[in-house]
Amino acid sequence: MLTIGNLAKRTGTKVQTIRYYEQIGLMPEPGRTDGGQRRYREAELDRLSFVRHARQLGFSLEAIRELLDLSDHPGKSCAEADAIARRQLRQVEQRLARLEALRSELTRMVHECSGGQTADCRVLEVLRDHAECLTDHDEIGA
Amino acid sequence: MLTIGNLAKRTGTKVQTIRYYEQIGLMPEPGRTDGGQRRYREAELDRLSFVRHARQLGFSLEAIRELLDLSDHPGKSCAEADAIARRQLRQVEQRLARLEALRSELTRMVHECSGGQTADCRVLEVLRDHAECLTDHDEIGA
DNA sequence: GCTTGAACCTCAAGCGGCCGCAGGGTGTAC
DNA sequence: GTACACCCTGCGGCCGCTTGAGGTTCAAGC
Repeated sequence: MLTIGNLAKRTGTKVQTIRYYEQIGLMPEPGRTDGGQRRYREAELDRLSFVRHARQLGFSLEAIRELLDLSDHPGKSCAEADAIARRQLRQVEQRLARLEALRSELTRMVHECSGGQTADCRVLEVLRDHAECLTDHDEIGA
Repeated sequence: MLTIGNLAKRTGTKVQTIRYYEQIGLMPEPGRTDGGQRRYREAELDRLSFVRHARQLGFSLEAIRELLDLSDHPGKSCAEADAIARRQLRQVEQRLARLEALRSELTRMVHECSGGQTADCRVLEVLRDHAECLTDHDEIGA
């Protein structure tokens, strides 16, 4: 029987985050001591590990909810889980492309800065110069 | 004299976002018509373009506030702006590294999925298998 | 058995960076 | 003069947590 603090340590999660997951129904309500403190078992450790791992892979909580649901129903087709992963992969690739563009622009800015006064700072100049804008008006991939 | 809607169009910003920037003091309070509608000039268009461009490069609003302040004082040393940009570059590089790791793991997951039932789905298996966790417990770079 | 102090509890609000809606007023073209 | 697109304020919502206040419980040491 794990306390919430131990569960937190073993999964690299904050205590509050675990309670948050319970609140939004991602983690089940655990057993309690007479005094009302939560106590967890291995099954819950596994579930939380699943969630954390998926979060690290960039899945949204909604996607994780779907994945957990699939995982809870082993008879279902794998296609859905696969689709979620593929969707996620596409997103990651888009973000990567975006970030690479950012890196090159930032690198250029930083390297061209001569270190004088702000009046001729290349960093500020690039930001000011509308013509050098990234071409589209997308949101940032961050 | 631009209406807020035109300013929005010319900078690829939502009207509400411009009002939000004004509210948090990133954009100055503009002039108003007798009826109370905002009217903008070129200077404000430039400032907003600067902000949007910096946002596209992933700078936080706080960083942008500093950059704007530097830009408003052309006599100051450029070093600070340079430092902000370098910080941003480091962050971008960290995210890139993180995302690249995610991509390879997701790619592996997707390639290994055999298309059967969820019981033998690699996607879910990888997420379940604690031993395959990314080594650290960092937050995701997203 | 008693005391300490770390860990737990609930509830609520806050963060960044906006977006969207309701319910109304304005500006301009015909 | 009227239609209708646009503007206004204010507030609540989004995600994925985090922080804080104010109080209770548990386990170890004496």
